[in-house]
Amino acid sequence: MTDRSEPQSPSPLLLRLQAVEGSLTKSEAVLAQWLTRNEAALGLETGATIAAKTGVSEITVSRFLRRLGYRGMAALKEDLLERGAAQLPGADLGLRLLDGEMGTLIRRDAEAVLALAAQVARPEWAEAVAAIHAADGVFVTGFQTVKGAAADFARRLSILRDRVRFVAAHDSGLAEWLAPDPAETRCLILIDIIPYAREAEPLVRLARAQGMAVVVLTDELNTWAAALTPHVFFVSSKAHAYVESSGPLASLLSLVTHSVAAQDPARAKARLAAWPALLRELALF
Amino acid sequence: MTDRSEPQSPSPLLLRLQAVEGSLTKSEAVLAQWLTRNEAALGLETGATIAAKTGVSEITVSRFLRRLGYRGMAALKEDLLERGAAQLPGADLGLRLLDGEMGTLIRRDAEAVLALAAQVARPEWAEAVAAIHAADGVFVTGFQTVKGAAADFARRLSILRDRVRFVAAHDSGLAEWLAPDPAETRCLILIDIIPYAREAEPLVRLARAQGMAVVVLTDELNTWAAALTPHVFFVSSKAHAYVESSGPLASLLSLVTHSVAAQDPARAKARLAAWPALLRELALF
DNA sequence: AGATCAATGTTAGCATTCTACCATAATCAG
DNA sequence: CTGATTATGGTAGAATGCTAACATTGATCT
Repeated sequence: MTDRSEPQSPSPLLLRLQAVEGSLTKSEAVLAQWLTRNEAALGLETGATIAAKTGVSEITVSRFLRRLGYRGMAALKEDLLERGAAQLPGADLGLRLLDGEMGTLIRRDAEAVLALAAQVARPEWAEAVAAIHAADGVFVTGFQTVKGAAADFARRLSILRDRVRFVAAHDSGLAEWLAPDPAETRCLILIDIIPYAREAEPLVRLARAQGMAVVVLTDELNTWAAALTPHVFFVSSKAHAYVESSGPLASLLSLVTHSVAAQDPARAKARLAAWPALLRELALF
Repeated sequence: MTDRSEPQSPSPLLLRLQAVEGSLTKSEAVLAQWLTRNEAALGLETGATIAAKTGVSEITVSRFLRRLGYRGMAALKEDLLERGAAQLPGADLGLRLLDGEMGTLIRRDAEAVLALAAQVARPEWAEAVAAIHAADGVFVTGFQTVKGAAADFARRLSILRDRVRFVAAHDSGLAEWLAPDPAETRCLILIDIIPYAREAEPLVRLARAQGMAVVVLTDELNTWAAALTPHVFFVSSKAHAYVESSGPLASLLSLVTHSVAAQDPARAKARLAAWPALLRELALF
């Protein structure tokens, strides 16, 4: 009763996935999991879109479907439809879950992310991105609870362009600041949210005194930065959790990364392609 | 109250059908009725199949969809899907701003954050939080582009409870693993997203072999973790930016922090109050 | 009836999906 | 390490979906 001679099939997707569960290749495992988790929303997917979302190639999707006994996406959808429900909409999944305290926190983070659109739309955004792009050297710094996020940001940015350094206050990186090459343009990206670090403001003053462009990524409550540089961007932070979420900030950082990369897409893509090779050389940690 | 002035479309299919109900031609009436009665099963239909089933020509279907405000079947299906999915609460905020490439990235991040609700609602979530809360010692590790986020997470968690350590693979922290005190319960929180680190899986195996509870925070495409521990939580990661955003992941981490803190609110608040003092002692960097 | 115009269909072309064929990369045995 | 085997991807072409431009039908009005 499996699917030997008959092209069509009495068994639903999940059963078929279980049947081959033991003998999956890497790509197939990715596909199997993705299909399992997104079964309800398969209606409007196509081989190509699944390939894009899972990171495998289109033909691998096609092959896997065949292995499951479907002659293609159409056959799969047909099977899903025939077996009762066939509901296109992801259904109730969303709103009911957003109740309660956790739901509130989640919604606040999501809203804060959406609010980033207003920051990106500001004219200063383009200026800041251009300044980062144009700088010969970029310094990134962050404090306390966002120090790690700043380090990650520096790491990502350095994938896409060279001469990006994460600096800590007592770090050797500072030496380079104090003896700047006047022929070089440099840029400081400072990330600081509440509770603010005392070092932040003097650091920005110093950088400005040396003629550096300074981009500050901070939260709404920051009042000192705007006086020192026009390139200040805000995330809203009123979560009222035990500790402030840094999710929206991380999203903002990712937008900066993306915008800078988009200034020179060709270079970004080339560097990105070379990155995995680079990684293997490192300790991976 | 939702969609008065906007020309493009916040409303689902049925609303649109009602809007044009009064002025339908013969073919359009047929189509409208068929669409109404088969709305649930539209997923696998195509312009041609609808045409065949209703007896009108393909182009008439196409035209009617246009009249309804959809640019084609794809747009219709997309609309149907989104209706079921969580509505973005603050979408009104930046509706106009959410256009373009950056707008797409922002929306994807926001959606990914909202989708976290499904993870938090899983029964495993409560188990994982309880395990973290109950453990005598908590180890946190993360790799590559989320190493910093993992470090921040460890830092935040250690504000709220003691004996939290961020460990790197080649770190001295590992020594403590290899000579465990059998009287202590320990817990590993591992954060890993694409591109996955090779160390991750062996690390989890090792921890499990030692009887540790293991919580894995990863993305949808991770296939190895679920086989090793029940406490695997996913963020969706299909941004297609130059580099994946880690914003939703950071939000997830913050939710973990919050949930763990909520296990013992009194202690969390007490430690939080003592924290600024503690900070002043540190180098702040 | 004949003119006029809206509604619908036909044809053709472009875009997209899916798959056949071959090339490359990863894996494993010895 | 080498070579065999398997998994995966790339390219190109057939099939299908969608729509623009033109043709036809059918309804309405005088």
